[in-house]
Amino acid sequence: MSLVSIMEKSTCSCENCQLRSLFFSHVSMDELNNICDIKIEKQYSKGESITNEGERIHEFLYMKEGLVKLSKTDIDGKDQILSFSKPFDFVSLLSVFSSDKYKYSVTAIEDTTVCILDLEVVKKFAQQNAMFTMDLMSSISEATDKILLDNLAIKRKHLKGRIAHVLLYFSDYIYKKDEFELPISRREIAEYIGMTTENVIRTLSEFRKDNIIKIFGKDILIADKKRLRSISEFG
Amino acid sequence: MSLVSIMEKSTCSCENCQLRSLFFSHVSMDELNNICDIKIEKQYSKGESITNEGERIHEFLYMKEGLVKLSKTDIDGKDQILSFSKPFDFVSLLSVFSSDKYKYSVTAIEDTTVCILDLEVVKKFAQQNAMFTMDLMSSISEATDKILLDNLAIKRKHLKGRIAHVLLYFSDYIYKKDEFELPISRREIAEYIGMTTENVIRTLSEFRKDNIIKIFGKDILIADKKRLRSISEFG
DNA sequence: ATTATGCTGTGATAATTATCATAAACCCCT
DNA sequence: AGGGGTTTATGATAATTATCACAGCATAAT
Repeated sequence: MSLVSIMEKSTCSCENCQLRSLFFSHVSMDELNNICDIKIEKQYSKGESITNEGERIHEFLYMKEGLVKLSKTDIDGKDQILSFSKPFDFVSLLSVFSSDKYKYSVTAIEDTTVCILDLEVVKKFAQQNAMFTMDLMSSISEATDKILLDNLAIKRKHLKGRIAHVLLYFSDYIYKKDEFELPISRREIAEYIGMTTENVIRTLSEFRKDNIIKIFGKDILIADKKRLRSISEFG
Repeated sequence: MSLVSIMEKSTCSCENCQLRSLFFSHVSMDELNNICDIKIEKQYSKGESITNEGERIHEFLYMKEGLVKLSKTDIDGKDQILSFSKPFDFVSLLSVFSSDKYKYSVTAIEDTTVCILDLEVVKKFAQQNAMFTMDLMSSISEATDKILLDNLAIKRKHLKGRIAHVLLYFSDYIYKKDEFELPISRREIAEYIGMTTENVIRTLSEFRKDNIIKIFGKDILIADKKRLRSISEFG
């Protein structure tokens, strides 16, 4: 490795980060460098826990890369999945400014890179830079709205429509491909749509028998998207 | 009416407003007076529409008094109720900073008083006063979190548990009494919990037959709260 | 007053979903 | 390579919820 590349690694590269536009667009270069100097980038492998419900919030974090799930465990130990998030759909921020404890757990469902800032530093910064705070608020608001709308959409559908919804979500929104590897188990789909694991499996099998999808374990190929969309809307 | 009381009416009274603490605690007296001078207080009768899904957002509004429902109409014209809000549980703010159009409708389900500020003025103000913006963000975040948590709680319950949940919500959280007038119809309960109107009615009748509640039209008396709580948790 | 409309209420039946049981396939661990 | 656990899978049956049908009642509109 050349000296140059070592130096590049040790200096901050935030100015080129695609996420800059999200809430750093009204932050000056100097300020950005200050933030950058204290940020830590952390990698999580698929399956690893990023934050845990109930834990104290010390950090402000945002996703740079990857895919995560937001979930909550009820008294019986059963999990409910609130949403999935990719970069630009925010994560940690939900309760960050209204609670001192995480109300949801965040878990990587694909290898994920997270940028970590000390929460107190961010808060102090936010108190001094209103434009930054407004951008942050817009992001939070948009992300939360997305979750609420998605939950409403799922709520008004039956089992088949919900499964179709989830498949289309990953196909259209996350992977932008008709063939993809499901990043979650059938049980997690169930936890997300509020139905039982057996019925998720059964419905997927049914879609397979009807030649709407092909299944190879976790690999899904959507063969008849038109039909799947119609099921998602009316089924 | 004496001259004094007329003057009191014509001058701003925001400094005594109980909502001041919400997001005006870091606003100076001078600034507050400026805001106060431009604010309009508006009354809505039970049933009146406050904002409509799809309409352009021109105003920043917050509830001073009353009770409202947040709802969304789907393609078939069927309504879904997202949440109910009283003062301190925010309302208009949800999409205000991330969209130029309302994503939900807000309707008074009890006589409601709303304070209205021009959105551009509030935005400009927010850009200059970071502490105000942070307080605002906390409020939005808290209110939205409440909605998400409530929706999750409902999602994991069956019909009876959901009805019990709604009754306890109004009894414990809104009216803080065991006897109250339901501010919404059976159909609206159904729209909120995602079940049919018939089943809502049937379940209420069942609760009545089991001496858990008494029903006089819209008036509900919770006779056995312990039992209702147990149904809400486990039923 | 009178129709119209919507809300409340109940029953019978159909559709949907959950539960329980069982088994093969897969992954992890040592 | 061989348990031990989890995931996927399928079937039978039970429980839950929706749909349809109908009726009384209240309220609003004309």
